[in-house]
Amino acid sequence: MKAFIKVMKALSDPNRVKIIKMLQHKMMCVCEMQEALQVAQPTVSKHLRLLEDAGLVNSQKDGIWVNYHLADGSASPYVAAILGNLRHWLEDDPEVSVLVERLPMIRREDVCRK
Amino acid sequence: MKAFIKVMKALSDPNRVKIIKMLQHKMMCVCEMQEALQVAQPTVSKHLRLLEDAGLVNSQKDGIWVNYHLADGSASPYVAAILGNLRHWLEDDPEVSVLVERLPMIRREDVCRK
DNA sequence: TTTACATATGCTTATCCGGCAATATAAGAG
DNA sequence: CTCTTATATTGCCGGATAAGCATATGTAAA
Repeated sequence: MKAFIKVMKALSDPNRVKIIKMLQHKMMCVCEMQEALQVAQPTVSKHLRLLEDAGLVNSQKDGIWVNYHLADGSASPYVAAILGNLRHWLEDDPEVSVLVERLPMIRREDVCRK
Repeated sequence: MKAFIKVMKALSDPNRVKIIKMLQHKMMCVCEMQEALQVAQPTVSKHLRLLEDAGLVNSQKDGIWVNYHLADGSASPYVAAILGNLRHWLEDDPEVSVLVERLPMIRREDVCRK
């Protein structure tokens, strides 16, 4: 029950859902998401911690950066099913569409290291 | 997006999830759920309102009572998918098991109209 | 109409959550 | 080592949310 609630809570926030939708297209570091979502860096980190605790995303350190990507869902049946559904859900949501269209323009070399 | 978030929020509370799991077995009125969950009546009503707003349950007035039952999910793809998954999810959760086992003992004629 | 009961609504209080600023940690560059 | 940058953590604030309680609404029976 606790694990299920955790997943539901993690997906109860628009910005966290947007993170999932973005990660469907490419793995991203924190500062890229910060640029995409237009929120402060600690806010992004906090959201990512929740998503990771719920088992929805994984992180991998690469030098200075931390790359976040979608979890494979092997740890939890809830995660596997929901992530599967989210592949096609919200594809035509206006906010998500705009976000995804902008994704190619957000390149790590331009956004970070200012 | 808003509709999706609503469903996730509705399922972010253990008692609300328990209500869904109970309604998989039979339709119930508020006082039956109150007895099953051991919480105050207004609390149950409020939870049900949230679930109904999210499209997860429907209500049908029958004299004094209001019968709640699971929605068919035709209104929302999220609801249909999640309710489908919840049919087999949490089946072996301890809290849910105890609750479901007690369900046959909770009869409207005994619980209400005291 | 009164009474009793099932349910809904309002209100108050307490807790939780999302946001930002400041700080801490970690890793590369010089 | 020092400086810079990316990320994490902490603390705080305002708004949302939940439980508890009282009360209102609606319906049936006396």
